Amino acid sequence: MSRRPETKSSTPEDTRALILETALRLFSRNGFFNTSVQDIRKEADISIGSIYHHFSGKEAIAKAIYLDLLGKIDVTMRDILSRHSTAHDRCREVVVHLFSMTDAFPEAMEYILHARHREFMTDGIPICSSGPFARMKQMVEEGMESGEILPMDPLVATTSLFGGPIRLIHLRLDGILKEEISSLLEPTWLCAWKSVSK
Amino acid sequence: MSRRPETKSSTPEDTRALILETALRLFSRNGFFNTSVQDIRKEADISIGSIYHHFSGKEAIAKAIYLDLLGKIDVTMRDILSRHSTAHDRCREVVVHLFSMTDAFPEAMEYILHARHREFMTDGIPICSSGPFARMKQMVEEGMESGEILPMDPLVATTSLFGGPIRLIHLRLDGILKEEISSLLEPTWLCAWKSVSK
DNA sequence: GTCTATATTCGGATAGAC
DNA sequence: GTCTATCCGAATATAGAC
Repeated sequence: MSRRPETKSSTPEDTRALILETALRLFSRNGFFNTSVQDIRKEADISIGSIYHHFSGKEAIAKAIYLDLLGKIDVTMRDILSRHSTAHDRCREVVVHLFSMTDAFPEAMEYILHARHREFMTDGIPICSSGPFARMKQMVEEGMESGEILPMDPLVATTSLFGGPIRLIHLRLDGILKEEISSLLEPTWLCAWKSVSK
Repeated sequence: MSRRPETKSSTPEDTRALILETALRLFSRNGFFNTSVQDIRKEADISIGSIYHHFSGKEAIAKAIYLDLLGKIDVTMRDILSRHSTAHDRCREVVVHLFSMTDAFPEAMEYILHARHREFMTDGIPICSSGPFARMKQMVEEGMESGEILPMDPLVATTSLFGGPIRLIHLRLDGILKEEISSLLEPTWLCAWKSVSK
């Protein structure tokens, strides 16, 4: 258990991870429907059989990626909730994280943001995006109770607060914004917070 | 020319319009890739041949819808620009229009918002979404010159101002917001404007 | 200019050897 | 658990009658 008997050059056991990484890259770059399982096979340099051994099909791969990424984000969200106490600090930290993730892993961000509209969620997973979304709303609602955020419809407050930053992320992913998005963090957050605070 | 010789019950000459309407409905409901030309044929109750007589293929239909809708929006935008003089009134009117369009023609709105991410724009039409987008930015920039809007990066101002409302539109189209979105116009606009004004 | 019938391509998925 | 070869359905697009 301590040492592997044969050191296969690159990826020994986690073919699964390789498949997910490769598929994410291709899905983000060319889209789910413009990516065939053969494309994944070629890019990852493995066989069709191997892919179908690990996943039941293309949709299953897409869903695995989605749940994977969503889980990671949710972990971060919970971490933020525990490390900060005010709505201001929490929400700001969320935006910081979303921005840095956009710069560091644009494909992942792109995938998450468009997953539900990319038509491959043919069944189940109802509003999964609501995981992180629900936490944002929760932060806002608590901020309203504490008086940091003006009283109003929570949905309006949440969209007003995070809508600007998210819109900017879209522009960055679409290539309209050329610079790293993190460089616009301060003014963007300033506007966002001003929109719902006193 | 004044009277048609034969009054064919429903759509006499504009099969084209029928195809576009039908395709928009299906594309919005089920997505571009989950809609076959056969589906359009059935739903519109016409023949495959007729469809291919009017359009070179499925992509061409999608593009025609896109350009059609974008053109209409741009007309409205220009109208707003001419009828109002302050950035406040212009931008507010844009949001009013986007909201009422969301309530009245959700499929059209959904289509426009996701067209570029639906993977069927395999060629050309670079950032067509920039038509309306550019006009919004223009309104904001003029508002900055006139002093209505605080000086800052124009992109940040534009996303801050319209990001909240657009986000809310997404929630409405996704079914998360149950009520008509127009009912939330006032508080949403209040927040949006506050985020960039003095 | 609308129709039916059909050709052709493509891609998801399976079978079974190793 | 990884591989190759292959099947089969689906969907785009065309041909040609009316």
